[in-house]
Parts: sequence; C-alpha cells; structure tokens
Amino acid sequence: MTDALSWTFFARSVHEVAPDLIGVTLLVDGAGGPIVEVEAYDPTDPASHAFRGRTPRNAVMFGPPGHAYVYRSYGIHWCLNLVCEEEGTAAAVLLRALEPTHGLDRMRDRRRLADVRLLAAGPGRLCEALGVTGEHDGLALDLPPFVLLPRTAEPEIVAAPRIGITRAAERPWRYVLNGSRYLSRGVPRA
DNA sequence: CAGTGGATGCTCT
DNA sequence: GAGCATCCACTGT
Repeated sequence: MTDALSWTFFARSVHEVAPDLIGVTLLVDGAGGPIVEVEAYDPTDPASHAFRGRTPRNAVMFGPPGHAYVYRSYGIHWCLNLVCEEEGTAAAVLLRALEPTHGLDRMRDRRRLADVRLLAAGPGRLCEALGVTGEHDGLALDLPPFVLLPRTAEPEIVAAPRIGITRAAERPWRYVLNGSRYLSRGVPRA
C-alpha cells in the first residue's frame, strides 16, 4: 500500500492541484476508486460559492487546505470539494466522477443501481455512492473515513469548460482522464 | 439520441 | 423570492 497524500499536496494553486487529482484514488470508509473528473474553483471566480465572501455555508473553503467542503445541491444531492491553497484563500476542487473499484457492493446498494458506469459519474452520484453527506463537511482528508492514495502512473488529462454553471462558464477548468468511461458527461469536440 | 420539467432544501438578495 | 457547481423520468424523434 502506498503512502497517503499529505496536506502539502493541497497547499498549492488550485489550478495545479485539480489536474494532479486525476488518477488519485479516493476512498471513504473503503469505498471509491481513482478520480477521473474534477473542476477547479478559484477566488477570482464568479461561479465559486466563495466569490462573494465568507458565509456559514462556505466557511470551510476559507479554512486550511486538505479538508472536505460538502454542500447540498438543488436541495437533494451532496457535492464534495477538496479545499486547496492556504487558509483564507477560498479555493477548492469539486470532485465530479471516479471509477468505482473499491466497495462495489456497498456503492451499488447506496445507489440502488447495478451499472458500474453510472455509480459515481457525477458529483451527486459520487457522494451518494461513497456515502458522503453534510456530516463530512470540514473533515480532514488525511484522517478516517477519508483515504487518498497517490496515482501510480501519469494519466493523460484533458481540460474542458465546466458543467452546470452560468457565470464564467467559458473558463476551461474541468479536468478529465482522457477516454475514461466513467465521466459525468463527454468532453466537447474541438 | 435530444429536449423538457419536476423534485426538493437551503442560501443569499 | 430567486436561483442554484444535479439527477431522473418522461416525451418525441
């Protein structure tokens, strides 16, 4: 077993951390797999929850790096972010999809779905499969139930516009593993 | 396939 | 009261 990622991994520009997360294995209570799709949200970003300053919801984004920021989306789903850079900066990476490899039975039960391809293909689906909820908001990523394992090979990464936002939608801050079958959506053709 | 609309709750204006 | 960093079911080709 490889060493887990240390918090210094996250104490860099969110635009470096986001692509570096592709291929990193995320486990929550032992369920998960390699991350295949993420989006970066930085402090200058009108689409970021933190753009208009600190509020009760986004407080964790303003805290130290290496922690989980979990929020409710459309009243129904949870979305998981990893806080980057430094305390007070408010930058984070949204996890949008991973390849389910660990704890498949539990993920299928939580999703009430057999199709591995759709188990964690989307930020809400990923959280449902891994059992991530608001209870995880603010937790450190180097402690249970989280495990983050460095990638073992250099993946081929493609950048594309982010999904589901209206402001700053043109910024190409979505990063995906090229050719992955486990993405939330395909990558637009050039 | 593409497009549409409903569910549902919380945050911020 | 509006607007979501979403997902699913349904319609029509």
